[in-house]
Amino acid sequence: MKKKLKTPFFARKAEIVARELIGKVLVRHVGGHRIEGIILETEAYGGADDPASHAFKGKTDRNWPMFDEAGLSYVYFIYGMHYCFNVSTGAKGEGGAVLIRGVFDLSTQEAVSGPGRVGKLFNFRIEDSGVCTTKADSQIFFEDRDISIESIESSTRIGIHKAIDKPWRFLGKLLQH
DNA sequence: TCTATGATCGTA
DNA sequence: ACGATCATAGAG
Repeated sequence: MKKKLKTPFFARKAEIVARELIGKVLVRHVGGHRIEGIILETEAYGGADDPASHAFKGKTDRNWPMFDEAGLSYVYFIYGMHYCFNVSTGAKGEGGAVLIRGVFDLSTQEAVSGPGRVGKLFNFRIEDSGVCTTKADSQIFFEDRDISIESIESSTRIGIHKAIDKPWRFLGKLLQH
């Protein structure tokens, strides 16, 4: 059973969404290609309460998706070369997002670790920021494919959540369908 | 305008 | 351990 994640999924605390995005599939249709990756690692970012968050000092031209409705993409460019992809969380008006830090690439069947590498795999650019992932016709979205995760390691202190299943486990589960 | 810096990565 | 490389934010 394949289901696209809708707004209510994202309209919760970043910490919860980060935890629950592990094992979901990030999908992008671009240039006639379909790029897919099982989410292996995420990081939660809050708002005015979280000094580590881009939203800490309030809304700007860059981080506005963090304050808008839940389920929007938030892509930013950093260190002159990397694009990092987030999805906005929480109530409208409150800052919050979840950074995708690692995926299992379903094309190459290899783990892709690090937000910069994820950005490269999905070919994200600044113009992909502020896009709604929950609309029916969205080209960037999340799918629930009932992939069960053996175990998740969570460092709530710094907001990082990661699947500690070996990548081959995900592949095996997918092929069973 | 101008400048400092960053939710990183590859190479050494 | 360090350099790459530039959009962004905040200051002037």
